[in-house]
Amino acid sequence: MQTIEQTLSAWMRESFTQAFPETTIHGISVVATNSEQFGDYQCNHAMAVAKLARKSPRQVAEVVLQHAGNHAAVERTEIAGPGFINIFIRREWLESALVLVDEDVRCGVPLVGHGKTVLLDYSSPNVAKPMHIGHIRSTVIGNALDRMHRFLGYHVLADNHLGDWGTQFGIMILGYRHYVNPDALSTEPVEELERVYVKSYERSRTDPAWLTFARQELVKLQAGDPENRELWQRFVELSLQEFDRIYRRLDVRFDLVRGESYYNQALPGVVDRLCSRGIARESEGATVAFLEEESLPPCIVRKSDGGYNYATTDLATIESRMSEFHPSKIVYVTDERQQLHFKQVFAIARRLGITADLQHIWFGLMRLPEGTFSTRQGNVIKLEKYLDEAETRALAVVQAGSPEMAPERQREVARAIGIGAVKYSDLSQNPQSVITFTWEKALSLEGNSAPYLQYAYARIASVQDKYRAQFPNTSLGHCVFRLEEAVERTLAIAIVRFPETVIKAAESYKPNILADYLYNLAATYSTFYQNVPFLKAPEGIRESRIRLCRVVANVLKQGLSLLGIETPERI
RNA sequence: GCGCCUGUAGCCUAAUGGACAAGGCAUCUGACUUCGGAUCAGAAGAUUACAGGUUCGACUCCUGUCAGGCGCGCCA
Repeated sequence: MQTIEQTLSAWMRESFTQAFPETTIHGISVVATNSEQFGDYQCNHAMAVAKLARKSPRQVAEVVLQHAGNHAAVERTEIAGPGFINIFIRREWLESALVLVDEDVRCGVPLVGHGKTVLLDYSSPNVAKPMHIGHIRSTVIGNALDRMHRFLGYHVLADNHLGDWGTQFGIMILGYRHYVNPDALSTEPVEELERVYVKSYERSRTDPAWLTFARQELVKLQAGDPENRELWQRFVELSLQEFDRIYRRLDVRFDLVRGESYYNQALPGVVDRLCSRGIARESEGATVAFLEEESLPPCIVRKSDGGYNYATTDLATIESRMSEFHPSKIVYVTDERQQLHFKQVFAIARRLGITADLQHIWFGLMRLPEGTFSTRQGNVIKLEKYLDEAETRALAVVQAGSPEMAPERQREVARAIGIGAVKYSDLSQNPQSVITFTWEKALSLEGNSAPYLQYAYARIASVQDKYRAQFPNTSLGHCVFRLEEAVERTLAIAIVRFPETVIKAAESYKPNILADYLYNLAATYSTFYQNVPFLKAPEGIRESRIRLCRVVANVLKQGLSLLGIETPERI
């Protein structure tokens, strides 16, 4: 099944080629108009062709439309402004397109990713540190990309690349031996591990002997010392248990959980290859890849003490993923601070002959109004606390709005709303914008927010029930759509744009495109709901409108599930 | 010092180089004794940081300036 955008783009492309075989340009397509007065889709390429063909843009558009002839989906076209070609969709065609969306469990979304493997690297918290609200963006954005790609038919491998290796474990082990409180460890393990780490780290800054001991512990760990190895294993397991609890709350699942330690054995081989192929060489005792051709600063792949860096691990990781899974894309979702790092790693990977499409999807850091988060200032907000707060606030609203609901059900609904609000506040904006965190903003339950969308969905569910109760013997299955009111047509256009929106959001790695779309759909529906009667409409019209409600509900549910947001039937 | 990113109404955000810059919050006016008022209809609010340039057309691309953030050979 093709999207409307694809269908009309092909039509225009063909028409341009026929009209101007000598001067056809690449990338001829249509886009959705930003205002209904300009039709439903527009093609903007007559202006560009006009220059090459030495004709006026409107003349070009005219000739193109002569060659275009009629299209089953198109009511009429017009030439406007400097040479825009505006396309108006035929109502009958729209009505039959709605039937297709209604009857398709995929809401008309094609499997454009079929046969392709994409590896997604996201969340990736550090072991022995609690997850805080800075981790939520990678997790929530990565998971939305995960869900969208899977839905489009890609073979997705979600990999949680834990920070489970590195120099901090020397300090960690030493601190654990001296400072750990067993009681605290059993009640709040990761919190206790962090406390121990911070204490040991602070001592290492003033006590040189302590730092030396810490280094020795690290060397022992890396040499495979059984005792240190076991401690390390314990840290990892305790952390994973806590992470899993959060992932369950967020409904996030990984196919692979391979921390940095997984690639340890491969590091010397990577450096050997880099050296033998002339990509890296000795410099001041370290092994360094020089990237002048890419105009990037040098990248250390082995320290002068023989240890390896993050870059080396990431290269080993890429090699391993390529040989085991053969992905066509590897996508990293991390914060903006790692832009340079990934530019370097990708440049080196290309020199090593890696051909997969490597993408770094970075997002802006989360800040507080008074500045950045820092452990030292003690203003870090723990992720679990954040989720608790979201659910608590949602519960108060549910209790006020639906007092007749059973308390157990209220809690369940509040959970879906609270978590949905948290996710939506991250997903509804461009990932690259810097976020200044405020409780009020993150947990907003009004306006452009997840609860608005969930509310629209629940109202439809309610309408469906009322309809079934009042008209028990009518089936919607074979009723025809009759788009009479202007807002119904607007709603129908919005509905059939779902497939192209999902594709665009996934391919540009911007979940906010889908979030925007869903908000617009829900807002259009709310206008319809508020201004057009349907249970009281005459038979026929009534069925058409109830069925329209049902399609909106299906698309909302499907779309929100691609963002990882639930849609309770009652809220 | 060099590099990357960001700058859009009071606040928060949107806009593959396309038409008059789109929403939300807050503010102000309204919504029938009919479908859930977490809603809807409407009002007001913008020199898209600033100055140049490219283009038929610039929030978007290029150059410079200012402001904020981040990064830059032995952290991850």
